[in-house]
Amino acid sequence: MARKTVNESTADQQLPALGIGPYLELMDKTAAQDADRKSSRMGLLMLWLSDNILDVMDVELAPYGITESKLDMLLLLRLHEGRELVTPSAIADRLGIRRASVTALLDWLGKRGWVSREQSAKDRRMIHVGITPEGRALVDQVLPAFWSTCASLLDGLDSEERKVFEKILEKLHQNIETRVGVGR
Amino acid sequence: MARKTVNESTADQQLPALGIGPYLELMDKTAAQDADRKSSRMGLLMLWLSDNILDVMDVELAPYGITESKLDMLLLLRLHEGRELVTPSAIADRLGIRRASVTALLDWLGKRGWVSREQSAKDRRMIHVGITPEGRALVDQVLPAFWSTCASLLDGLDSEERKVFEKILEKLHQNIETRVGVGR
DNA sequence: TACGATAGTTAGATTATCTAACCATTACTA
DNA sequence: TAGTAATGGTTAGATAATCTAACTATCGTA
Repeated sequence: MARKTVNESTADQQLPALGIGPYLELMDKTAAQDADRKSSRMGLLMLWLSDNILDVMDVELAPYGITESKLDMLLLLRLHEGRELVTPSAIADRLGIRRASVTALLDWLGKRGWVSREQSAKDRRMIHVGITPEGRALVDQVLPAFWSTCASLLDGLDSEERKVFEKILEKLHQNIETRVGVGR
Repeated sequence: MARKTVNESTADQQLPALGIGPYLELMDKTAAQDADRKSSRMGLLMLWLSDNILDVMDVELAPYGITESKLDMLLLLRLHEGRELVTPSAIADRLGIRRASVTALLDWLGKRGWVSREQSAKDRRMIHVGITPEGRALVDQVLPAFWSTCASLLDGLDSEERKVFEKILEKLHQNIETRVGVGR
């Protein structure tokens, strides 16, 4: 179920068709208590979905020449422009990556003219990071596709299902966010 | 929203607290049609969840010294042991990665004595890959934790919600699996 | 004023993939 | 059936995205 880049597939596979099926089967054979099976099954399904959703996103973003973490950075800057002053440290903290990684990311985005760095006058150790007009233009070009991809994940759900799903998502959101030691 | 390894966080951040909130806000400001907002919002939530679910999984697997793709490989072998003969090509196809990557993965797992390679008698180009008793033992040790982590993702949902959620998952599953050009 | 903390960068390592080229073997075809 | 093409697996080398540790400059403070 690992994430993968999209390869052209040639061989006619000898193994059973793809998908999550086999794993579900394996689960049926190995799950401990019978009571847990259903939820294990659903969890597995979620895991599988997660992999695939991120793959979908990668595919959608590829034409724009950026990856998810780069978009994250741009969104973050776009979000804060004209409000808070954004420093690399704050970005690192916010995105849950190391300062060194932020430097690398900013270098990459900067080389393309999408972000700017300016030394702070007050504290000359600090850098204020901003998004350039070109960067903003890129974001504004990417976002519609991004949102519609997000939305398209829900195709086929009727309005009742959507309503419940939304409530569920909020709960899961809680669930994950309060989980200790994960995400930071 | 990029995936990240788990870093110890020190700094008291200047930027608003983490989470998906800011992105939702950004979405509200930039989503095209108003009608799409709700679904964009949910899609975004799903994307965020996906990142985090995979992070959770990474954290759970870390103590066993394996990663998701390595577990995938072992599960695959475990699943087929005593049934189909499994070749590296088939694995590559099944997991959606390149043959070269399978070689690397098998080398890694083989060095630890968890998988075996044996040349086919029929077609001497082929290799039959198997899981060793040690490999099986590892899998059987990891799986309970794996399943319970899967299950724990659903904590807090009541039985009604679970029922609907299951139906929804199936639909999403369909949705993704029939999507062209993704996953393979 | 000197020492420790903080901000950002650099250098180098790691991991997980990929592509392209290669060798051995097998299948096909003229 | 000899010669060519395809297949299965490996190797070599590249790339991307992270990480840690060490470094430089600056700042706050005892």
